[in-house]
Amino acid sequence: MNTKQRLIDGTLQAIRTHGIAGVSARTVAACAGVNQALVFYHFGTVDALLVAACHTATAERVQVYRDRFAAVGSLRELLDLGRDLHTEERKQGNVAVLAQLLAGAQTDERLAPPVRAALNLWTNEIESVLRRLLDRSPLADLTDPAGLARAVSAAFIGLELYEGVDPTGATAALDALDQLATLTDVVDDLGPLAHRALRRHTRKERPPRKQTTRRGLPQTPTDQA
Amino acid sequence: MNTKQRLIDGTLQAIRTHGIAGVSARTVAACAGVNQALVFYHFGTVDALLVAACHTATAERVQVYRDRFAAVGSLRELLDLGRDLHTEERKQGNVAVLAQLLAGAQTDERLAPPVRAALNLWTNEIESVLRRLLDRSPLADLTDPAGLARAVSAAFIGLELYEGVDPTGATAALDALDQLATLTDVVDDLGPLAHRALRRHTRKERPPRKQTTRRGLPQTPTDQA
DNA sequence: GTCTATAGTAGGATAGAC
DNA sequence: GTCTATCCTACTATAGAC
Repeated sequence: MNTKQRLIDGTLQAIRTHGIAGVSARTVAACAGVNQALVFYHFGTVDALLVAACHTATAERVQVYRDRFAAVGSLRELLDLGRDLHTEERKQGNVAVLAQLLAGAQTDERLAPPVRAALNLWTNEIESVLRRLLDRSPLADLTDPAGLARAVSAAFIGLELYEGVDPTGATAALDALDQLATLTDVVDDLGPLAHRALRRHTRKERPPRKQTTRRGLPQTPTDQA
Repeated sequence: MNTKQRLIDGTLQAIRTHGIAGVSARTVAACAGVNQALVFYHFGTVDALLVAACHTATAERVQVYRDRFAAVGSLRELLDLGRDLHTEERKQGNVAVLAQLLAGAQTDERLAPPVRAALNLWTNEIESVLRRLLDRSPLADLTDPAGLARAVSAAFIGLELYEGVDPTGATAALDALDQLATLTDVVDDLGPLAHRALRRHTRKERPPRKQTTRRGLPQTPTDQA
């Protein structure tokens, strides 16, 4: 039972070190310090091991942040938590693992569902915070928490990958988003006049574009609560 | 000379079909319809072929959109162009290629510089549009165009990968960003009162956070103009 | 459950004929 | 420039000893 865990940890380490392209039963076993044949004894295939590692790693990390997500009281605080989370998880290489798995899942349909489930674990946390924050904000009519949460997750992954090839640029990107977040403070502080202006804009329907979904997530499978 | 091009095209096709993890001299040659040994004759290593493909593909596509970037006159139009670009390039699989290369570059230091250069081709376009749009907007003091352009690029890549495992969620994310973009319309329309409020917020320095860069890109290598 | 050994396959790279 | 043939390495997966 201990070996299964060592293999999973070894898998995560292998992904961090060699990327999804460099993962093999041999590299994983080397990182785990166990025999290569044990990969197949315990998991059958390398793919299945990746699936197991994907779930374990994400569920663990989401759990760590659950309380902090629940304590968030403003968009500003959410952004700050996002930055902390980014710094901390980057150091541990957990976002990198998820990004690599996501890249691998693009062309591996057996990996796609577990990766989607893993992403949903993060997305659901963000979504519930956003729903809570935006519900009685003047932005309520303007935003779909579910969609926005997914946009945030996607951007997070993108920034992680971006940072891998251009750390300075990634820092500038985060700082820019930080500056931009001031906008939400402004909206919160402007008072009833701005609220009325916002509503005016919201009601004024924009010219329709060719879009599949107009608002919200009609029937997205959530995979994991 | 024709074979080099066929190999590059074959590489892009191989990345689209098999992902970065499935790229090899053999798969590339198969996609290109040429002999496997020609990869090494023309490019020396598979890595070098990836580098060449990375540059060619990106430069070509950026060129296609250059005029349309130049014609953008508002943030709303920029978002619309982004959506069009997303739809079109997704169909052709070009964003997917860049995303896969980016994932591969995380653990391949020979691939990282060319991928950064390729990303910069896109980022520079976006940055110049943002700079033009934001220069005389009330948002000018609030935003760093260089950083924001990088955030946009990163989010774009992230959304592409997200879409690969959850198309419905990705659509919801794009729709949410679309809704949110209304915020910029509001700011533009609120008039001098809001401008003054914005300035008040901008001047009121927020408590300092541990950040390496406070504003702008001091000395980021641009790689490619 | 864990190890060694090994079959069978795919991939990087080169030599040499054409 | 392009092809065949080939070497060597690394990989997945299994069989069988312990």
